[in-house]
Amino acid sequence: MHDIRLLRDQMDHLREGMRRRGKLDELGPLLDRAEALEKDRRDAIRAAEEMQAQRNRISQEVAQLRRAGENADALMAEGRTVGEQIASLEARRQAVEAEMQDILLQLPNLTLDEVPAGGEEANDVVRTWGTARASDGTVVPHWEVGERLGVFDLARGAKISGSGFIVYRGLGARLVRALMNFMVDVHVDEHGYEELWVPLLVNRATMTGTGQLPKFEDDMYAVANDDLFLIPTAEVPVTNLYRDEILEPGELPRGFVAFSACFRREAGSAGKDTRGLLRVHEFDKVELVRYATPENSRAELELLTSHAETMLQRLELPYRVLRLAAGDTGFSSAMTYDLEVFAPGVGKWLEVSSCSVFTDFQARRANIRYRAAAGEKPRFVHTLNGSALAFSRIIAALLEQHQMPDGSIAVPKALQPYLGRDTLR
RNA sequence: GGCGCGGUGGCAGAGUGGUUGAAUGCACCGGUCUUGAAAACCGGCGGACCCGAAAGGGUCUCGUGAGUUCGAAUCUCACCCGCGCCGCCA
Repeated sequence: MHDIRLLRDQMDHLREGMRRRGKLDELGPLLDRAEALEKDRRDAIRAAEEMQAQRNRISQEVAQLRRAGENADALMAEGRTVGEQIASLEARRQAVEAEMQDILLQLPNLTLDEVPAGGEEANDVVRTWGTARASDGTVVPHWEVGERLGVFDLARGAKISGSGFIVYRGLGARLVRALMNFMVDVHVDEHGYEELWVPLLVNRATMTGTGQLPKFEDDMYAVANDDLFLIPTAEVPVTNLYRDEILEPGELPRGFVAFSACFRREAGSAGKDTRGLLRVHEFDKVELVRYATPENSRAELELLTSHAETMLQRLELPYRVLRLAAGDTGFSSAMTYDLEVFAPGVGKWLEVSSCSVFTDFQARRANIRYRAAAGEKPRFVHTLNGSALAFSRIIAALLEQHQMPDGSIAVPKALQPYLGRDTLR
């Protein structure tokens, strides 16, 4: 959510931001409407507050008269009239603010200047690591080799829950545990993150704090009886950890790592990448979240991204880093790097991490602030998050990239202690 | 799920309709004193918003939302959260 003040003094900036995302045609009229509403809003506030001040004066005079034992009927009648006027001014103000809020919630974050304008075609590859195996038909897709090795059971997952729900079994189930322990250990022991284990069901306020609600309610699994939602990513509970709080001087930057299951309805996604592990309704993920100062948040994005990249290097999975163009950058993000690993069996680059800086866009919504020094005014923190990493696609990539000619899988060195062997066969 | 009690400023804790945004203590910030520190003393000390170049003025905020009233931290209703006991339970 943007600062309302931008509507007063930075309309050009807002308009330019929407244009770079390719959304000016869609959102330009909303900006115009919001600009007009902002004037109405302030007029309504001023009018209502003047009346409230008058009511307060009347009440005090009534109190004085009564204390002196005099009659205050005339003043009380005047107060009643003023009260009625206040009620109608307040109603007008609420209507204006509701419409304004509605518009503000629809405006995406402004991207940083270095983010190129345009859509997906304007993404750049900023670096690559390792040499991906050629997709020459010698590598069997992960769903075939995975079923053959018995590491997962897609049919039974579909039976007990539906398509897009995976049963991992045997070494596959152990691989999930191994990945979880490996990744969390590295982030805690080497990168200094605090480990969290968080609820998977969260309330409406939490979902609104990180921006999933109100716009994306249909993409969420919900528990209607209790008005709770299954999290689409641990970003949601973790970023909300300090919602409506003020951090004290010296507490920034802070980093949190959490393993969690992630639930995605993705109602419109049927038909694309439906086979295997590439697009599923429930998957596991290790998520990194950072709180930073505005001065450091840009540098923190590089740090966070490097932490995610470390995981891929240790898993010996060749990858590339994309800087997303404005139009491909998520709603709340100011700048995003995607990490993609190559899966030679399916011949695709798979997005396994998305590292973003949200500037103060999420913090304003979730009301997370900090004090730079004792006695100073609180300011909004900058939030960042990135996956490090998303399991199902990593498992797909491992099964393809490390596939041996005999169909067995070479386990990367870093994972061997966690898995207790060097080969899956 | 049932019954009971309770939610006030960073914390503790007064306050049951009228100059209460809120006593008091602690914490915190500035100062005096001191070689320095502590103690003591003096002063300051929540947040959001509106008007204003500023100085300053105003509004809202005592869990949340509605209501009663000229006036609500104080009264009414609903909801949320916490604590205690009982029931159920991995």
